[in-house]
Amino acid sequence: MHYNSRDDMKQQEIHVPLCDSCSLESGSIFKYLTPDEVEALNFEKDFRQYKRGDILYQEGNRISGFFCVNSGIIKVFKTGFDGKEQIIRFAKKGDIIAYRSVLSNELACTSAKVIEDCQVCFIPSEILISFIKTNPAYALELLKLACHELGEANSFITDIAQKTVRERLAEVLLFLVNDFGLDDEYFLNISLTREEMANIVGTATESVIRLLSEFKSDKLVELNGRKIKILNTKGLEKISNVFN
Amino acid sequence: MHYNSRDDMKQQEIHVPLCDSCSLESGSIFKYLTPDEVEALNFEKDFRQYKRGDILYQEGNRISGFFCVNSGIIKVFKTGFDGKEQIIRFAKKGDIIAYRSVLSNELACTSAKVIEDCQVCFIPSEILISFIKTNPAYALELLKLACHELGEANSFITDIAQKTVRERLAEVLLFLVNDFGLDDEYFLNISLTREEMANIVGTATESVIRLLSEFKSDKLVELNGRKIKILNTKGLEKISNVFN
DNA sequence: CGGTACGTTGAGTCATATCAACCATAGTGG
DNA sequence: CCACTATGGTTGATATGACTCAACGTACCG
Repeated sequence: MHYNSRDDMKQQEIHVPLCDSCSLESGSIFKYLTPDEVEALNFEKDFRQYKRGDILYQEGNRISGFFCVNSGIIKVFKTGFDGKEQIIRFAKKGDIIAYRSVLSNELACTSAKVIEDCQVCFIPSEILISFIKTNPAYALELLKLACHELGEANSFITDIAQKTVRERLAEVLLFLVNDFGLDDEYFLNISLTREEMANIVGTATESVIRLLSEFKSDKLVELNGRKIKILNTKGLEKISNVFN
Repeated sequence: MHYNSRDDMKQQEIHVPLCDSCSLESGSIFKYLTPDEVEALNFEKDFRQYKRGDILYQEGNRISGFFCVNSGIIKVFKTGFDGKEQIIRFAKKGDIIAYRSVLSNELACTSAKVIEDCQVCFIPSEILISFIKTNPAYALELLKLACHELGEANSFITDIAQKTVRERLAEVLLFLVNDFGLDDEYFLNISLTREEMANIVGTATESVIRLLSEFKSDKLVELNGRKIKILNTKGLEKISNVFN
């Protein structure tokens, strides 16, 4: 065996992040662990890399651990009756996914797919459970996280049930601005297909296309393929009727 | 002062339930507490009674504790942009409400209103937090509860986003059957206004009325004012496309 | 008896989904 | 190199589910 192929060289360059520095700089939930616990975590974790389109886990399966995102973007979605995806949330640096199924001890109710090439750590369930048992402050932070997500889910339910597609699309754009930010040219720092946008908003792809081009006519956004430039945040807020 | 009016007599008859028996028979989350903790809970709790229409708490407010339901039914809802209620969940015997805001340390994102006269205990936040800190098994159960609710919220989001009003109404009926059961004449053990049904499904009152009478024509249900008799569960399942 | 809340029905409108066609781009394989 | 295919984006035409508005009936309550 020889280890000097182009690919192997590349592999060797990869730097597996340490949990202590990562959790601090990403502000992940693990910053509430004791140094000993972080060390244990660092030992147990399994560092992995995925490319756009890869699937981290799929609904209906039993999950033996959860993922902590170090870089990249992942979409978490649920597949509806006719196979249409409903995007529930995104995960980026510092976020953890699949913890819901681990903690509720249920089968995964969502799937996770890579949107932007990512590096994640897989962490076995047992270690999470053991932290909860030995570190109450950490348990409380996890509860805080879960309950916060629950609040967001409640808002989402109300929005989808009551707002029009137009209002929701504007709101989703603002949400993306808030979550991923804009680059120095005001382009959204996340690139989604029109279909993916539709699967967040809960509408048809064609509707997203039509409404986006309306927003363009109204000088709210500029479109350059998948790159979306945000021109008028206030205008989008007005359309979306956000104030909760 | 004289204490022998009709009302006072009635008051005296009221039996304040003990947490240990109540938690066992209702299967509430408190059954995971130690005997000492249950005793502390029993001491700290504040027993209250509410009538239909009463409000337990309102969104936007800071909450100093949460509620454990002993009897009756409560609706938990969120008020949308135009004042329309979106019902998020119901609470009945053994359920706890408002724990989300307590644990996430956020303002209440929902309101709670009595649907069927109820008896509840109000429990100060501090005692819940202290249990989490001293009883890891209990913390884990709370996490399980929150994560389970999160899973239900995800399903709800997908349904509202993808299913038709007709499908959702059928699904809501089945959900109510499952949650509240049927009496010996197959009538639903919960009585809601058409508007409330609409506020679960996420539609207009008139749409609920029209669809219910369609279901009646199709011999799926029988209607007697607010009492709904379920005739054909299989038929409703077929309409609702449930299999998750 | 008037008032209020709820339920019902009809008619008209509109937002959105659906269906279909077409274009652009990139990757594939012969 | 070209044909082939797949994927995603766009636009137009059409259909329709669901909302809105309005009127009216019903029941209960003080």
